Amino acid sequence: MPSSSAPLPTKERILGAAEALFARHGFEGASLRQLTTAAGVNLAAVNYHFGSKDRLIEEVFRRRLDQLNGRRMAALQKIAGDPDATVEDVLAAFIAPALELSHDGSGSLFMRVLARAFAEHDDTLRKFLSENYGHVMRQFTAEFARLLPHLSKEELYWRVDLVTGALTHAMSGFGMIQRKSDVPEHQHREQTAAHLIRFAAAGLKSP
Amino acid sequence: MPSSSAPLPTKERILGAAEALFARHGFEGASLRQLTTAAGVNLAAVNYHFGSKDRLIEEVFRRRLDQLNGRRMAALQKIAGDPDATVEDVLAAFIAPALELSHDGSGSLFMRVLARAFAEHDDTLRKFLSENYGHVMRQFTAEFARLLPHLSKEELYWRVDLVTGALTHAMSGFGMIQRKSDVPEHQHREQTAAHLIRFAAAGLKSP
DNA sequence: CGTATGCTCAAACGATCGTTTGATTCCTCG
DNA sequence: CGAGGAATCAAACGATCGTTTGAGCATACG
Repeated sequence: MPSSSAPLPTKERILGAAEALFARHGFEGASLRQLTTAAGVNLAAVNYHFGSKDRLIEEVFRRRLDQLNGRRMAALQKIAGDPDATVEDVLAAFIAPALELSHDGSGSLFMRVLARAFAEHDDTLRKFLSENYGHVMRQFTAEFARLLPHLSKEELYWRVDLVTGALTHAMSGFGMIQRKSDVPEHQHREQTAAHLIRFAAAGLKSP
Repeated sequence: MPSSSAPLPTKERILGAAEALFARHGFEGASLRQLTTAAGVNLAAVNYHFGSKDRLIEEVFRRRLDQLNGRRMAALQKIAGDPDATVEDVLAAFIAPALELSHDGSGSLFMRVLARAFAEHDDTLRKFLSENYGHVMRQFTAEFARLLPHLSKEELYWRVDLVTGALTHAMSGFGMIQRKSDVPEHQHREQTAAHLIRFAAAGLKSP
């Protein structure tokens, strides 16, 4: 086991290349041959280390979502139940970790992978996401419910759902808004978050 | 040429099956063999009538988007420049045609196909969409600009982009909100539109 | 030293992909 | 009726897919 040699271990290199290629070409569109070539490893390495392509896909998700949702929960715990907390604070707790993820290199690619996972209506993947990270959404929804007591449960579900849509859309760089060449990447991300929080807060707080 | 026989002509049956399978399995995930089997036509029929799979994909888009954006433009013309028009009216002009599309059978599937097209960052497809239907988005944005004069051009772009995200998310049935079995399809769609318009209007009008 | 053990490698497996071919059927029109 | 173009069909094309195999290499431990 090459525990701590100079270059990245094979598993990590595969995960990195997989994330980038899944973001660009989708799960079916990216082949193991492209993937292993990009990672500079042998074709058989994927099946050796992960068992199959599907398990590799799961691992790509698990690696990022564990840290993403971990940070989200930590940020939420700081303000949960706080009588001074605002809707904007809760939104920031949800969005800021995604921002931080985008800062380190390939992190921004993962948001695109996540957006693809939403677009694919694959039941296996949705079940995986729901089982492993559904409690995060429930916790955030509960906090929104506390801050927006005038909304019925159903009304709140609708609005949180729409916020999720706008967030996924914006963070994965779908839309018209492209970063201008004279705006640094991190500044663009922060602008995105600021606009997103303002927009979402207005939609949530609407009477 | 079977101009008007009892069953649907081959071309239409292929387009229908393609729309359904692209929605479920994506463009790469749906094979021509699944597709032609579902349509009840011969495997070679796709290449005979459309030339290639890529051209079939384009035709799936063109058929629906021509009518969708035609109705959007017609609805917008009715209120463009009207001093009594509201942000909600413009949003309705954008959303209602998508609703109507969803009413006739396979129409709702197309919104999922459209959502996939957004998720795929395929440049060819994005260019096709931009060249053929970009003027619709520009027209709507211009109308929003008239009704929201306090917003800078950049601020407006951001908000319209976020509205698009929420719309795509909601209309393609991504999210948590699933239609309950005791709610008719059309009623669910209208609820979706009502929630969407209220949410988006609040986000747009936010100071 | 010998031998396990973890890992990499080139090569091949069968399956499935989009596309093409050439024969056959269907329908129309002279 | 018979010619001719449009449409359909079964079959095959080469390419590429995910996965498996078995030999080869490295490092660690008795």
